[in-house]
Amino acid sequence: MRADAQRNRDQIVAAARVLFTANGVDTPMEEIARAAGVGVGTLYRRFPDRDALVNAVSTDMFQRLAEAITAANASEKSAWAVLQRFLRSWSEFRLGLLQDPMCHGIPAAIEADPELREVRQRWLDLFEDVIQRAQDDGDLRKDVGLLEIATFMNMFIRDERSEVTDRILDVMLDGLRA
Amino acid sequence: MRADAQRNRDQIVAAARVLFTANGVDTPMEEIARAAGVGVGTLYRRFPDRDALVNAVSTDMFQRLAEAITAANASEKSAWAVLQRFLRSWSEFRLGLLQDPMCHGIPAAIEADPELREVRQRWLDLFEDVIQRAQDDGDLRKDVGLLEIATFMNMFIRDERSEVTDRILDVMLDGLRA
Amino acid sequence: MRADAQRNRDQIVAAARVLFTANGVDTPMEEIARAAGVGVGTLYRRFPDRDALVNAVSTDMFQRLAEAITAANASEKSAWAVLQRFLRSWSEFRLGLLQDPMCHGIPAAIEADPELREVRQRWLDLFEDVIQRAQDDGDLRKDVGLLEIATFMNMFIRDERSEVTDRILDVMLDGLRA
Amino acid sequence: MRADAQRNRDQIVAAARVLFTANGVDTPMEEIARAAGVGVGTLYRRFPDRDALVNAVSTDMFQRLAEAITAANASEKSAWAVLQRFLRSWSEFRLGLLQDPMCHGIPAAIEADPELREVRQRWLDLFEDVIQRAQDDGDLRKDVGLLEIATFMNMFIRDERSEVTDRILDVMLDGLRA
DNA sequence: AATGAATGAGACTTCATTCAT
DNA sequence: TATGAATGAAGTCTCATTCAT
Repeated sequence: MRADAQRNRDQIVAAARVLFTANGVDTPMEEIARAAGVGVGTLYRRFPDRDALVNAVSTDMFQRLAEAITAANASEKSAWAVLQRFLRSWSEFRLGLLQDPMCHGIPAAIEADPELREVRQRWLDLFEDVIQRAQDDGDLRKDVGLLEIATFMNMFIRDERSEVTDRILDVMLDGLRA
Repeated sequence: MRADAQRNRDQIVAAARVLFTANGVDTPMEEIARAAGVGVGTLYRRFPDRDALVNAVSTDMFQRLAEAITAANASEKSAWAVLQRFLRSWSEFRLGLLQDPMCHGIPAAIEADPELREVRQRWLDLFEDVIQRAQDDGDLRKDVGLLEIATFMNMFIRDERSEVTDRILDVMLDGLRA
Repeated sequence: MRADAQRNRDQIVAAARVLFTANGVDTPMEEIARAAGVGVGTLYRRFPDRDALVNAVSTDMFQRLAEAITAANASEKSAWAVLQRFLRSWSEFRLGLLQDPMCHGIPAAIEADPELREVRQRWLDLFEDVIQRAQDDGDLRKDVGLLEIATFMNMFIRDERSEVTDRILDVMLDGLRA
Repeated sequence: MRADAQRNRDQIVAAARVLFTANGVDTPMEEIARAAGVGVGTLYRRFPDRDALVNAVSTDMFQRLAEAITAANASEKSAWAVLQRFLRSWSEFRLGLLQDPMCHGIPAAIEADPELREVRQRWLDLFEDVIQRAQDDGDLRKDVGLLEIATFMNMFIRDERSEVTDRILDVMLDGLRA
């Protein structure tokens, strides 16, 4: 891919990530294009329809989440500390998982996009591992799992970040403690 | 207001509540009218624009929430038990507070609609009272307040109800415990 | 249907018939709406998409063709005379059969629209009957049938009418003579 | 012109001829470029706009038609036999004369393109000559001329070739007989 | 007062054409 | 020179809102 095309692609995904998180996946394509500094046509050349763009943003997000866990694994000792740090990173990133692609079954969109599927799976594996270890250590309550935590984060992330939401995350972490 | 007009109004609000909660506040007006068994014209006669309808649904919801607290107050002994029951009722009602009308400041829409303002205030007073009492009893942690709890419920309510979401509410309640 | 709605519907179909015949079935919907003196929205309320409009125009055309045969049957003695008169009427009406709906198999669109299907069948029956009789009388050559004649008329009709096209029809009629 | 440039040009015209005949002159330029194995840029370097490409394809077609007459002249004895053979060749070539460039007056496009004009004129002369001779021989009816025959072929050619269309051509030839 | 028809602005998408690489 | 990326105008369709019946 040509250098300028790649740069445009990146700008489009970045703009879409911000706008999708802020205003929902229904944000007008024209607005996304404008925010990315390109014409609509360019956007559509790269992403044939809205779903393709949503998938690209999701892929990007899963990648960032996987990186966040990896980073936390490297710097924290206990699994519980990793989990805490990861969830706080997640909160800071405002990485809303569009259309709940991981919580409520596996939609066709994910099946159809191998790259999305793979990066999502990599993140799930890392996440599952942390949860398992934290439960084995007796730090994380045993009646919750990836599904509960991810679902919570997903609803949580949709609100603007504020002191209030930070406190909610604290409460949730206390509740999760075994 | 004539009896049939009142019946129409009620049906419209009921239909809107269901559809707003299920499909978001962007649900086409025509669809709401159809679900209510009336023509669009009738809907617009009653509610000059979408905001007016949203306000009416919000008013209805605040009323139900106030009733839920009142009922819990009547049947539970401790404030903490009232709070628990109330939050579970809220979860059962799926009463999403559209457009966060109560959590993030006081939007102009609420100011402009005296009835909405009043019923919202009545509910806030009841809620604040329960929280205060639960904290006085030493049952509810002191670093959270109405804002945190309502914000959480509001994000929480947007997801379909399921075993997973029920468990999330449990975790949150444990986290809230002093 | 309300009187004004019916009038609009008729105007839309009439405008579409003219424009489809002149400029093809790709004529912009907006242009059709303008020619009919209505807004695009009205057009789309009546006909959910282009195909629906094409079907309506086709239905209208088949109806007119059936009437033309019926009229010719009433005023002419021999089947051959009926055929001649019918083909000349067809030429005068400029009733292009959009998308060849009757010549090349039976497209799904026709199957899916009972009214279109029925009116088309009625016309086919009348037409087949004339052809059969003309052949029995020894006036029409036996190596052609409805398919050939309709296919010819269909390609023929797409051109503007002129002295040249009139002469072409004469030649074809001579060629059809047994 | 460099050899590879010439090869590109030829491939583009060939691809356009096929696609124009199959899908109409509205075929997307990108599709034509792809079929020709070049980029759109190359296509536009050779042909500044769609009209230029249409003209080039038309030129190519007139050339082929002229060759077809010349070949028929060489192998058939009577002018009528030449005419028959030529019309059947035309039918086999599927050489639709795009945009009726020769039948309905002389559009500006032809005037503006000397090469197109010349090759078209050469073909017209050959064609006119055959017609004249066939009429002189008493084989071709005298109330038709080049205009009628070309117009017919032009409408005829737009349909897919099939047994049905072959039969239509037979009928027309019989009709043309004096 | 109720209905549903009409309007037109705006969102989505395609593609002819231009232009940077 | 060849490529294919970018642009934006134009067409399709939807829906909030108004208004005739």
